Amino acid sequence: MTAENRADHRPASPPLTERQEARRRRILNASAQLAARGGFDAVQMREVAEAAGVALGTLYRYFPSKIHLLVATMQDQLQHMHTTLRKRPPAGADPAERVAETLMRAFRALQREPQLADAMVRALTFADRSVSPEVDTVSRLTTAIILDAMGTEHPTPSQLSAVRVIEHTWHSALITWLSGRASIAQVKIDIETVCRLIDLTAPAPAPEPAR
Amino acid sequence: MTAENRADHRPASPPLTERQEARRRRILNASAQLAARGGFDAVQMREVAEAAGVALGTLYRYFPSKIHLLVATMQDQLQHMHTTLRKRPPAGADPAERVAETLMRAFRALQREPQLADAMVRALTFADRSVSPEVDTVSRLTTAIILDAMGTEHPTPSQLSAVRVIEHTWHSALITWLSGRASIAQVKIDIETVCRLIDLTAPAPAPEPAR
DNA sequence: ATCAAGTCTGTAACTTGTTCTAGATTAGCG
DNA sequence: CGCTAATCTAGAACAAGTTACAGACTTGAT
Repeated sequence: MTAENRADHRPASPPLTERQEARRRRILNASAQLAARGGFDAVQMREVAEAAGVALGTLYRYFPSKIHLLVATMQDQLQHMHTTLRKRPPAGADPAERVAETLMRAFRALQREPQLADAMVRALTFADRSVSPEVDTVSRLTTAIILDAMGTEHPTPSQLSAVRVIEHTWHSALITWLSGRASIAQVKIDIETVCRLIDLTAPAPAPEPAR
Repeated sequence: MTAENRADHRPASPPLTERQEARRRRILNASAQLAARGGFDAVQMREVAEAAGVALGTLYRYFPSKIHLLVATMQDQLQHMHTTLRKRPPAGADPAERVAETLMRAFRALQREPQLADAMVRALTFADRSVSPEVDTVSRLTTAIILDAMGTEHPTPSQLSAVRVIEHTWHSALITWLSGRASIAQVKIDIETVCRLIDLTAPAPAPEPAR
């Protein structure tokens, strides 16, 4: 929320007219809708273009690849989620609990549209260097959500590392669940497990006799 | 190393003749070689087939998709690594150190062939349900490597969860490094951070007054 | 209102993963 | 050896992501 608005999610290079904004939105909606139906494979560029009412070439002008499109779709969804989560902040007593609660809430949201989750997460981890900026934006959004839940304004490097590890676990656990190799219960356990790292890296303010 | 040899890496359905074994090996070598050159994209099925001296249809009979092929390639490489690692076990005093050391050793090995690593890891995380058994085998191999480093014979559920989280972090950190979004130093820090979970889940044998 | 530059459309072509087919080869067996 | 089923080969064909291009439409500036 500070000055890092530069790469927020619109490169801002050309300001985009109203019609263009509308096209972009139609594309993202079409993408999300197709993804929600049949997952990654169902998001076919020709179909997205048709559903959004734009030509294939235009679709590619807005999103230079299917991966870019799906990562942008994820950005979009994450933004929704972030505002939704802010409305009812987690109630846990300590940061670890609150983060686990937040992530599980997000997880439940994803469970409602598993195919969409599949498409987005697969795209995210499959993205190569050419999508780095966009993936980074998603990562920053996720970090913001986690830090929000922690209630930490100025995280230490060690806390940031813990947050990164939590994100790693979050993505990877999601994938194992989506591909049917882990149960929901297992994901829950893993998230709770990794969240313990937060206590471990807390900057020992005053109470809590650790070791 | 016990009785779970059943799904080791050969489905054992038809025992495979010598020539077939040789074909399979040629294919895996070709795959690894092409991957080492140009990463995921350079592993093109027609090229693999040609390099291995088999027809395209045959390649598909052995590995039903590019993802299957690359995941099998990873199995293969992991097996090498496992035996290599066993020759010189990690020297650290406590389990967390040893695991971190082992993973960093593996990481350095991957750094020597970053393109190969890219191809294998991308395939692994992109794999869908149809590849679950193979991905699971890779996962079991990784677990075995980590448990070896821990020196833990009979892990508790809580320890297994920690190991899963470590694997999640390992894969995901690898991806962020491969796509240029994290430095080697950051990967190191994240691995060391997540390895602290091992101490946290140790079954408190006698010393260590926690809380 | 007019012109130039930039966008958008429709469509075809190209690439690479995947499938299919017809005809050779090979393996196992009597 | 000679037969049969399975396997392998070569090559065409198909699918979906991506690129290319000619012509129509918008936009912004004069």
